[in-house]
Amino acid sequence: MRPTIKDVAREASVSVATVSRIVNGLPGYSEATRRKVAEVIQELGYKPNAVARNLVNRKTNTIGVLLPQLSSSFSAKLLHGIEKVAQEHQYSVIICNTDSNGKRTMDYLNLLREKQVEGILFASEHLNEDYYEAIAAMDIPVLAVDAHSDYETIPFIKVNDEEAAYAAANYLIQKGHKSIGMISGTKDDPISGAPRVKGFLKALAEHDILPEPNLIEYGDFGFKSGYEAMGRLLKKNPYLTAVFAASDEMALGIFSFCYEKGISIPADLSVIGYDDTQVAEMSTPPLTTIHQPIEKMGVDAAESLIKLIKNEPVESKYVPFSLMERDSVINLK
Amino acid sequence: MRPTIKDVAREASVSVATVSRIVNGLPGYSEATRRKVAEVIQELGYKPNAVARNLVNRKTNTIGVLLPQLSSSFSAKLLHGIEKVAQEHQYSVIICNTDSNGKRTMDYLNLLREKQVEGILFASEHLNEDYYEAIAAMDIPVLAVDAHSDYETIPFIKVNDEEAAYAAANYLIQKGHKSIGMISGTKDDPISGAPRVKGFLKALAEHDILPEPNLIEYGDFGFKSGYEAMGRLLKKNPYLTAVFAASDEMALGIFSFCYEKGISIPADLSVIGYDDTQVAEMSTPPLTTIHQPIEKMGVDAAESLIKLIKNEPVESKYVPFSLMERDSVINLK
DNA sequence: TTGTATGCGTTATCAA
DNA sequence: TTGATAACGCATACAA
Repeated sequence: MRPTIKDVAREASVSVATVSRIVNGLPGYSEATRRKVAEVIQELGYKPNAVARNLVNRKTNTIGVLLPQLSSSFSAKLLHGIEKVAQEHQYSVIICNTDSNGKRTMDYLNLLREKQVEGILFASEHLNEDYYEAIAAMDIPVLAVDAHSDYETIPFIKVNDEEAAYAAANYLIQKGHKSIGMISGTKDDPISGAPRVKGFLKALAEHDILPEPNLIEYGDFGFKSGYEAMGRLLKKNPYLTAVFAASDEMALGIFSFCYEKGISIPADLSVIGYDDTQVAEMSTPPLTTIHQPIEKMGVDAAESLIKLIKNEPVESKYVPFSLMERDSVINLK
Repeated sequence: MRPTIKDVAREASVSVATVSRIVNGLPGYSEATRRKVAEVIQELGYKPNAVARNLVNRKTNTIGVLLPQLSSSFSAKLLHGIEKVAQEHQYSVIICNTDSNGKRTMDYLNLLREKQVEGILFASEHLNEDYYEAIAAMDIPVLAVDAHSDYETIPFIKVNDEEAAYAAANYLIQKGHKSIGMISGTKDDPISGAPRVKGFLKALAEHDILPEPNLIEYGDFGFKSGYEAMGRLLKKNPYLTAVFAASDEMALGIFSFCYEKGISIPADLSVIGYDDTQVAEMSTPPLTTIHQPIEKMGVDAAESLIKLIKNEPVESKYVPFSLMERDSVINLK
């Protein structure tokens, strides 16, 4: 059995109240008893029980993070930023992989509430009405990160996907490309799907490039799907000079496809990605891509959540993206 | 204020004991009161407080995971496996980024103990004597994953680095390579550093290839360091036909270096990596590498830890690696 | 400077 | 089938 505060009190011949004061650095005891108690604590190897403490303080110093998956380097970076800030503020973080599964998400939401976490980060997934209602009912600060929220009470932190996609397409156009294809992520993904397509189309339209429907193929953000989508895209549009991929992984799928077919990047085809995950700088050639400040988003999100916990106001915000120029796009002019 | 079991009891005109029984599905009440209580619970939106529950049950259903960093896809995959199993067993997981920092590790160890986690996974870091003593003192199951432990009470789960490195070098030799360099990770890393060098050297020795000291350069497992080490390695050994990198990232650093210098892989130089992280299959050419079953290690680790928690015996074990043949090594014969 | 007593929200024992 | 009530380990108001 682990020693409790009572054991310490008995052993040191003082009351538990005194021990508690000493442990918590509160005033109200002589130096002599302090020394004595400290000695006993040391001797017994006493450590306060945070569960009991949390119960009386009604504070757990922990937050929960809901993620649709945690095997990607995107999740890892986001978590890294979150954990860092949490640690600085003495918060623990519980990770919850929802697998994009509605039931699991709900279950986790309930679990986190029961565990009395003080706040929840809802990452990379669409915050639908069901979730919103569950969240609203549990009366606990929630913040969406790398995700959009339509609700006043749930602020979000993300990059503006439409603008970023617009910037990517525009970049290609500025480099003289006119025949540009796109490999989008999941078609009906309201976060990273539709908005990026919209931005892409907007850039084309503004430069009077006819947006043929064949110019867009859909994948699932993953490497393999990029490879496959590229096959379909090129079949329908053999004269493409550039492609915008909605994720770096899909962009590398394009690389892989082209490598096999003997299509040289960027000489024969220019490619621009999205995310700027680790793989982007490591590819050959290095991938020009939209840089998302992933870790910083994690940092911002955690900081904002902690503000929310302290009842300080927090506003939704778009974090700035940037275009990371590397070597996968050629200038046609 | 959130409703407590007392509120439910009062509102339903029963005792808290009855509510507790109903909530926990224990026997001891009529169907009528069950219905009534369920109704009130629904109405009030009552959820049991896990903190209070944990206090009386002396069980938190929580484990902690200590990692030296969590921004890589390696950590992400490991976590993925861990979380999956934890979730299946109704355990929550708290993540702790130690940043390879001794003090932080100690602090986290203490925190986890205070939070009464039921077990700890110690990942990817050398379990030194200081840690061991702290762990031994806190009397809680600990298991090392992707790390070695010399202690009977702390089992480990990892791949046999020496054997895997031996297999990598041997593969190169079988393919007819005689002039083989290595880019190792951190020199004094007792887990992924020295053992891999040893395995490499052993393969060379067994085939009567003189292990010149210049044949090994050191990096830090990261992309950039691989790039740089490759520069040094090639300067000292211009006639290398193959290189073994102790991590995929460093292997890609080699790719990058060769791409710039116009050295073609695998035509001019063969490269074999280590880890088989996501980037390996996404590179051009796809990287031949030592496959570590990272996610499975996470799964095994979590399952073993839970066994440990249940006081079931657990043995240390090496998980099998495999050699993933892709296109970065050429057959010289 | 110190101790007593109460409560935090549960579970579980015991009696009814 | 039910209800008091004593823990669980701690913090704190209040009394001394």
